[in-house]
Amino acid sequence: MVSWLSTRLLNISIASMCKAQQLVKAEVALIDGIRLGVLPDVVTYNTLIDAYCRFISIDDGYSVLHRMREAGIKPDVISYNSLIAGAARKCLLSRSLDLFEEMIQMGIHPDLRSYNILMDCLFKLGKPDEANRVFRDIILSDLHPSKATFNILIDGLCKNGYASNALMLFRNLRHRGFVPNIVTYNVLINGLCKARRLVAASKILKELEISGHEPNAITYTTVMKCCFRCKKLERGFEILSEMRSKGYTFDGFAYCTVIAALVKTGRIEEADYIIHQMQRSGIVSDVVSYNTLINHYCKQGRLDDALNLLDELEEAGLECDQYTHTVIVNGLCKAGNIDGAQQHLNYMNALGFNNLVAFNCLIDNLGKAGQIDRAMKLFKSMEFKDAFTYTILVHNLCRARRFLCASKLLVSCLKSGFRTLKATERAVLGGLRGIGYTNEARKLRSKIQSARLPH
DNA sequence: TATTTAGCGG
Repeated sequence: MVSWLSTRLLNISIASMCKAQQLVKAEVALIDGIRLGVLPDVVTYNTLIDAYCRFISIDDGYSVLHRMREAGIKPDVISYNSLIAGAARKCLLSRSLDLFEEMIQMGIHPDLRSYNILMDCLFKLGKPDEANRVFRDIILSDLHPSKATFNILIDGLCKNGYASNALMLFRNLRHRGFVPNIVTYNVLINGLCKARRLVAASKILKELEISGHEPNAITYTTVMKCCFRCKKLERGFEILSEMRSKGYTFDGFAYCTVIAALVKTGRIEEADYIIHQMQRSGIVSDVVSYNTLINHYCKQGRLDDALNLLDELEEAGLECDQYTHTVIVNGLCKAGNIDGAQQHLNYMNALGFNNLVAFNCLIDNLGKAGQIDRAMKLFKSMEFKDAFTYTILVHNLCRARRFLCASKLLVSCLKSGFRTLKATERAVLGGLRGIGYTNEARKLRSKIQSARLPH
């Protein structure tokens, strides 16, 4: 009894150290405990596994699994769930799937949470069919799906392009007595907003309000972002002040959403004002907030300020991601340093960041700087292209009055299955006619029309 | 003791 009680006390103190990210202290407590005859149990080790996965790495979490086996304690479903969820959080999705397999091979039965995480991983990997199969298995087994199960399902459907199915599922579940929580509402509102189903989204928002739940900061940020995306700036700012008047504290998410919208629409002074507020509240602490600010400076051609922030980011122990590098490439272009931008693009590629936006940006700026042949060369070197890549290059070829080349590229864009803009087509057709190539213009027109027909 | 939601680039 006494020893059980002491182990329980040991676990409580280790849990609080882990929560405070004091893992060295937690390890010392573990050793002290053992020295005093207080033996750690499965809970002690599971707490450590979770903390290592959250704050250090999956490998460190996994080594705790070995340590517990050596100590004669068998890992259980919670040990594995912590590892699987930890890997998923760090976007190591195939590692999660491997760990799930390993758990089964060890003879440990997955529980509802294991299936929930597995389903989430499969959705995140863009495998909705497999995720749906996991859901079916949950239903067919004697596990009762929880709110989290349905939330993951609705979120996964939305993120895989099935927002309408998610909405149908939600309606269906409501009829069967399912009581959604705030996460359900937020997930669905976000999915519908992203699918541009604004009417449906506001209907769900209304339902949320009459359901007795209070919209939270996440709901507000989601709806605000949606307004900005749909160019309803003023409505977005109204939501912002409503959020403030209701006393919600602004976090990095809300600040970055607002700043990005202001920067995008060229409202520099307002952006500066909000940035000042954000910096004063001391929440510029992650890569995304740095990227938002670096972008703000790059857009204005204030490259020195941007590079200073880049130093600050690294001094804070953070690592640049593909967005940081893309913003820098864009900034170098905007400052007229095309060669520097090309060098930075090569550098980011060498680091393994193959960002299409950065390529598109450089192609556009090469074209605008009159270096259309370099732009073509860069285009040909690209492994992946999107509709923007083609559109940008076609417009720049028109600018250089190389209409025949632009026409050929427009056709290959259509052949690749990308949609083209009316303005792009007009630029090429008008250009061809302008230089007397009316026959070519006619041929291009009919190719565009046949590409529009359903196959 | 463990699972789900929101933010940045052309």
